[in-house]
Parts: sequence; structure tokens; C-alpha cells
Amino acid sequence: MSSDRYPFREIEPRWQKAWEERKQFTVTEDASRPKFYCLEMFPYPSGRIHMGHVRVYAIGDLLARYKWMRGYNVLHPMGWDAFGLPAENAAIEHGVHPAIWTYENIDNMRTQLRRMGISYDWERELATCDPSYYRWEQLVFIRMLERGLAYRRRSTVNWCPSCQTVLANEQVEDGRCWRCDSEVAPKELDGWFFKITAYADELLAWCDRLPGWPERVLTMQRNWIGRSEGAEFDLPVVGRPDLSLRVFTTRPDTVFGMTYAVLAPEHPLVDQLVGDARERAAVAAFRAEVARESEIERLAADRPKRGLRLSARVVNPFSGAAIPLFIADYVLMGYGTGAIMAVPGEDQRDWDFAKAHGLAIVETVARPDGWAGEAYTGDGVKINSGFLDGLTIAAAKRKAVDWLVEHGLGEARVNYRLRDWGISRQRYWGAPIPVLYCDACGMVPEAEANLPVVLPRDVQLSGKGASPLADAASFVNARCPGCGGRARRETDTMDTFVESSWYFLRYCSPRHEAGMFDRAAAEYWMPVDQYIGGIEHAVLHLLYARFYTKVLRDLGLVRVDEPFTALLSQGMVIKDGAKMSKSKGNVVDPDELIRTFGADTARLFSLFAAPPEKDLDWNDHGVEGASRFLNRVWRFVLAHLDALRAAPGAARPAAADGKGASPPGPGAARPGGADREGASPREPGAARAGGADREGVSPREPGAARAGGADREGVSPREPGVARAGGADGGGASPHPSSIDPGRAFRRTIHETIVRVTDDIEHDFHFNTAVSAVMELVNALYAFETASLDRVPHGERLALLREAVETTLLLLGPFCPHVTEELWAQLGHAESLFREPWPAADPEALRKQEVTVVVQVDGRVRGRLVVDVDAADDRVRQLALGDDRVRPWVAARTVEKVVVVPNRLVNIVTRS
RNA sequence: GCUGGUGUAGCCCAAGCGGCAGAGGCAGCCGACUUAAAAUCGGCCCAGUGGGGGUUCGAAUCCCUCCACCAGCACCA
Repeated sequence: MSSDRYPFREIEPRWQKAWEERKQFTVTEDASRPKFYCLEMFPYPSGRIHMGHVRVYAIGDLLARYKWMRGYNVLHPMGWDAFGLPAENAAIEHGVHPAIWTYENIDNMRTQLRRMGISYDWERELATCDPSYYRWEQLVFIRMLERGLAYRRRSTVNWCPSCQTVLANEQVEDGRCWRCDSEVAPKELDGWFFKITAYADELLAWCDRLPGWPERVLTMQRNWIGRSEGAEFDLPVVGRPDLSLRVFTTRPDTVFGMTYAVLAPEHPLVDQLVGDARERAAVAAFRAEVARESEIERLAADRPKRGLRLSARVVNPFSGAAIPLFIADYVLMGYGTGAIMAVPGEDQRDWDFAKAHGLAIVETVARPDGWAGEAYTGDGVKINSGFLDGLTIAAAKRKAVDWLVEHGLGEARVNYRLRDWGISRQRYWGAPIPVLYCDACGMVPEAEANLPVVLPRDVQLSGKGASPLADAASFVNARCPGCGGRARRETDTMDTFVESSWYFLRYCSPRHEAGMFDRAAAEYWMPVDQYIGGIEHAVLHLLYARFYTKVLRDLGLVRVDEPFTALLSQGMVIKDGAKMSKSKGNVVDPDELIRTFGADTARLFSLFAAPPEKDLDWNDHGVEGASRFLNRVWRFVLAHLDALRAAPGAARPAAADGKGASPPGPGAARPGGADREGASPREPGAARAGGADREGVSPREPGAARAGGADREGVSPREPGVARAGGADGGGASPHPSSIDPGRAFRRTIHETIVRVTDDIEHDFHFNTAVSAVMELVNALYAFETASLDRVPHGERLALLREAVETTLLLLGPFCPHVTEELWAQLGHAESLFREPWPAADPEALRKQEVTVVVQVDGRVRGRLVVDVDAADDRVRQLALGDDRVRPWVAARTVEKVVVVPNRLVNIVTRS
């Protein structure tokens, strides 16, 4: 079997070497050309690439090469997200130093990636564990510290007992560690935070200004930021003029329905509210009970709400009523003020709690007729609400807030679910936090001249307890940059998501030594035009990177507001119904795949099997199909090589008889601009393919692409398909002979394929349908080769074959670069395929002379007509009614109406 | 529970505006080639679009409703 395959084992390494030696994908800023920054999320160097990598890098390379062919100056870099726990765990298990382990893995993975033949500018490769990289984020850390954007505080953190470190909120999934799946425990700890909440509003607002992002990612980010508008106000404590309780609500209109109030169990005010020792003990017991619950138990839905009534009471400032006060587990200290006003009439949680504790329920919104539910959260008119009665909810909210402000009790307030980003990690293999603690000066940032604070090599990694750096005396003991006295270094390292928050900027000038990046280079390349990566980073990396970019902007380092203009979130690679994993035993090894089928096949199947945003169901038979297709292309070219080489180039018409239409204007030749059907044109190309990149990427000379001279158009206008239409007898299945000559029909297929592939790539990233379009073209190529032998003049035939083959190679190039580059060269081209312009469709070739129109009777297909394009409706109607196959269905009935859809169908509506 | 997505042939997937349910691939079947098989070339079979209702001359597509699966969020006041 393999002996029949084209020689990919020889071709692929050869072209990889050639591209590298020519530095074909090495780029520099070039103001004269439009730029395109194509970026795939860089990998963690785990040691081996997996199919997910193959998929994402195949997508990225397709876009990068496509943009090259469209005339862009393409930045397409690759590097390594090289800090992280696996390196440290490997060190603990096998005694290998994390640095050695990491760099060996990088070498392996680089070799593997190179075998895929991706158009990276390898000269820009970087690894985030290199001090020349992380020194810049240390500098930025200091700047953030100066501006209060980085700060240290004690807090309850998410502690992963297995990873022995803290996790940010974003890194906890269902109460478990995102990396190792261990149950996360709360822990009181000092740690460093980035003040991402200061950017909550901007991060949220820009979610509406990122049209190139998938809606589901934006939804997840909006969700995560969790903005809610409401009011905050004080509830006086009965008999305690010194005390009041501040609550947050999104429903200030419902204050008259507040029949009790609730504090989070750990609320600091609780201690001051307890009356006697007995109550103190009860509170302590209740708190202990709540604390015992694990995070996972607390998250379980529909748990009964537990609470403890305190002896203290508070006043509803609106109604003046004294109401009960509780502590309860359903109120969280971490959100709002940690205290709520309870409105059981309009809040289901409060309703549940009120029922369980026999508390009053007051309705403050009129229910719709027939309402049978419990708490009512819908729209309606205010009732039982004093001065708010009769208002709508929205109006009542405003009036209630005004009232609070007037009486000095509270104000309007916005709350976020988003918390500050905890970046301290109690681990070794990360970027040191450039801060020292001096007995005299307190906490001081490292002096800029002393950066980078280099991670020491000689550290004992036991995997237990606190930061490994704490035991490295040579690291910890240092000089205070302020007073020169003794100081201790911070021993936490930064979350590795900090490195990945700006690597796309470093790629712009990866060897820049005077700063984080060269400003001019960043201004040229940024923002990333197309970012590609897995959906799993929807709120992790992608939110952090957006935040960090805005911080850098506000530090005056970069101009862009957002790092990624467009985002493509590719789906997972699935096999046998499950995500590929070692434990499931359904892993496909890319190396082996490439050895067996070649990189082009691996890439082609990855792109063909599913649209990129969907999960890809891996299928070994499908891979063989992809391989078979490439063999088919290979065989055709090789079998006809001499003829193709001798053929009049596609660029020079063979049977040119001078009658060919004059070259259309360049605008008309734009791939997207040409209309497929020749029917009424769509919105002129604006949002279509051509529109996206009109920066002077000139398409190939359209006129030059004409091959055949035989032009039937000008000849006398035929009588529209009357004779043909009535010719065949019987059912609508019988084929109608086309009057169009095979050469012209084939040429239209070629150019329709150009339009389809271009559209699929440009608009929807529907690479799978783009591939199928090329497969169709190749099928047509085989068919034309045999069928045209005695029906098309020799010269025209050869020119068409060559045009078809070259178009196939050009269209397929970004999908399968090696085999296409090789065949391109075999055809006699000296220049690389990827320096060729992307093919442009010739509108002349796309023009249709006649179309098949379906004839329906009462919605069922009863016949077909071949008529001239844009034939008059009346004429088509007459032809349809007169059609032999249609008449029997109409004969015994009365024609009520005839619907004619130009160039598509006729529907004859009848009644008996 | 809320939000988003998906549901089309044995399987993976197509069908911009409502207009012939099928482009492509896989699997299967039949020919051709072959001593034979593989490979190759050519051809064929297969669903009425998750269920129900509605709008329409016409619905995979629009509306209502229900179901299944996937993902995200979830005592967030």
C-alpha cells in the first residue's frame, strides 16, 4: 500500500530545508506592504506534540501561507511557554533539573514541529524561562507596583494540595485544580495580586468591540467579569446607634419587601452583634459547620439553605420596621458587602429561606394573572411599596436610589464577580517576583539596574511545603536596593500566565535588548490579526492577555487597546467519542502519523474532517482518504508531466483567436467580487472576500488567465432550450444534454473553485468545504482529461489541463505545502509556489449562458428546463406549462398560480 | 436553574436570501484493469433534516413548543 504513495518521505524534508535556507518566511517590518500577524497559542514544552497541536498549527499555517500569497508581509512566529509545574514535578520524580528537562523537551518538540513544515520565522523563537525574556515582566511588575496595579495582601486563596501552590480563581474549575484535578482547599496566605478589577469595566466594554471573536468566548468573558448594577446602603442595628450594616442589592425597588437581612457567616460585624456567651457558642458552631463544607459541596445545586438567627435586629429604613437578622451559608463574604437585604417575594433564594424559617413574605410587584410561582422576578407594577407604588421596576429603582442618597443612607453601586488576579505561586520554576523585604525599609522593589532577578540553578526540590526558593540562601539573602542593608528576597514566583500575557509583543522584536520590545516594531506588527487556540483559554489566558496589554498601554509602552483583533477557537480532537488521552488509550501520535502518511496528509485531514471551531472526530480511514487524494493529484501531474510542461502556459492563451473579451477591470476579477451565478450581483464585494484586504494586493492579471479562445457567446443567440427541454421523455431524472462546450464548462469549474475556496477561507474559516471544492476540481480534472480527448481542440485542451492543475496546486498550497511546492517545481516553475499570487477568478469564465430551472407542481419536482440565464419570467412560465413531463400533473387540475424564481425554479400551484 | 451551541445518509460533514435535501470524504456494493489480490479508474445504493405544531406556492433554513447531547456559568444578592 505504502509503496503506491507519492514519495513524501523524500519531498517533505527537502522542501523544509529549502524554505529554511532561503529564509523564505523570515520577515522584517516593511511599511510598503500590508502586514498580517498570524499567531497560534504557543505550547507548553511537554516533550511531544499531540494531535491538538497538529490541528491548531495546520490552521495557522494555512492562514499564514494564504496571506503570503495574497501579498501580505506575514509575521508567523513560534516559541515556548516554558515555565510551569510539569518541569518541576519531573525534577522531583526523576532528579532532572527543570531547566534541562525543559530545554530537552523544546528541542524535541521543535524537531517535531519542523517536520510539519510550518512557515514559521524560526529566528524569532523564544522561551519564556530565559532571563532575557522574563526580566521585562519583572520591570513591568515594578511599574505596576508603583501604580498600585500590583499589591500584596493576606487573603483566603485557592490552595491546590497536590501542586502545592495557590491558584487564581480562573484556574479553579468546579472546585478542582485546572491542571491536576485535585480538590482545592481554602487557605489564608500572603500573596501578590494584579489589580485586574481596575480594568473590569474596560474589559467588559471591549467585549462589544471585538467582532472578530467568537460570541461564545465573549459571552464567557462577560459572564466571568459579572458586572451588576444596584445600590449599597446601611441598615441601622436596633438599639445600637454605633452600628449599621451595609448591604448590596440589584433590586433597590424591592426594599419595601425586605422582611429580614442576612450576613455571611464570616462577616466581621457578627462578633459585635452577638449578645451573650450562648449565642457566641452557637455562632461558632454554625461557622464551624459551614467551614467544614468543601468547595465542591458548597457548589452543589439545590442544597437547603442553612442559617442561624441572631438576637440583634436591624431596621428597614424604608418601612421603618425592625426585622430579623440571620447569618446564613447562602450569603458569601466575597461578593458585594457580604450582607444582603432579603426580599423573599422577589428572590427565590430568599423565598426558600423564608419558608424554611417561617419568615414574612411581602409582594412588591403585581403578579400577572394566573401566576402560580413562588418568588416573582418578572416585570410589573410596584405594590405594597409606599412612595414607589404604581411605578415600573426601572422607575422604582431610580427613585429608591434617589431616596437613599437624599437621606444619606446609600448610593448607586456597581459590583463585579471578577476578583483581582492572584499571581503568587509557591513554586520554583517560574519568574521571580522582583521584590525584597528589608528590616529598615520594609518591602522594596529590586533596583532596575539589578534586573533580571535570575532564578538560581542550585535549588533543592522536595515537592513539599513552601516555596523552594526560601531554602536557597544565596538567593534569599540579598542587599536592600534602598539602604544597602540586609534584605530577604521574595520567594514566590509569578503565575506562568504572566509570561503568556505578552509573548505576542516580544515576538515583534524578540532580540531587543533595550526593553520589552522595540516600539516601532510593535507598532508595525500589533495587534495580532488572527489568533488561534483552544477554547479552554476563553477566560484564562485570553482575559489575562487583554488585561496585561491594557496595562502596558497605560504604562505608555504600546498603543493598542486590545492584543487580538480576531480569534479562532478550534475544537478538540476526539477519537472514539472521547478526548484523546493516554488513560483512554485513544491517542494518535503525530510523529507516527507523519512517518506513515506524511505531514501534508496529516494536515489535510486535520483541516478537512471538520470545520475548525467544531470538535474533530479522528478517523483512521479518513486519514487514508486524505492520503489517497494527494496521491491522486500527484499521479495526475506526473502522468501528464511532459504534456503539461509543453502546454501553453496558463498565462498564455493557446487557441487565442483574438476574439476573447477584453480583460475586465481589476475590481471585477476579485475572487469574492465575481458573482457565482451570474445572476443579480450581491452587495458589491464590500464585506466579501475581496473587501477584506484591498490594500493594493494586486490580483493576477485576469485577462492573462484566459485559456480557450473558443467563445460561443458572441455567436447567434440560440433559441432558449425549447427543443431540449421537451426532448427527453419520462421522469425528471433523465439528464439534459448541455449545449455548453466541455472546455468552457470545465473552465468555469476551475474558476468557480477559486471563488469557493477563497470565500471559504476568508469568511467562515470553512477549510473543510474548501478542501472538498478542490477535490471536486480534481474529480472534474480526471473526467475532463478522458472526456475531452476528441471534443476539445488539442491546444485548448492542454492549456485547460495546465490551468486546472496549476490552479489546484495554488489553491491547495496552504493546506499541503510540500507536495504542492514539489509539483509546482516539476511543472517547471523556478519560483516558489508561495511567492505566487493567489489565483483570481476570471468573471468571464464564471459567466453562465444557461441554467437548469426546476419545474414543480404543487411543490413537487416534476421536470426541468434548460433556459438562457435571465430568461424572461413569462417565457419560462410558458415553457414550464408546456413541458411534456409537467403537463400530465397539471392536466386534470386548474392552475391557480405560477411562481417563477428567476434562474432557479417554477412552481405551478393547482387545485382540483 | 441560566446562557450559548449542536441535532441532516451506516459514519465525518455540505446545503449566504426560504427555492431540486447532497458538495466532499469514509464505509458498503457493482463493474473495468489483474493469473489473483492490492492499488487504481468508472459507476451505484443509502436520509426527507431530533419530535410535534404554525407561517408560506414552497421550510433543514422563519416562528412556537417539546426532546436529546455538548459547553460555559451558577446560592453573585
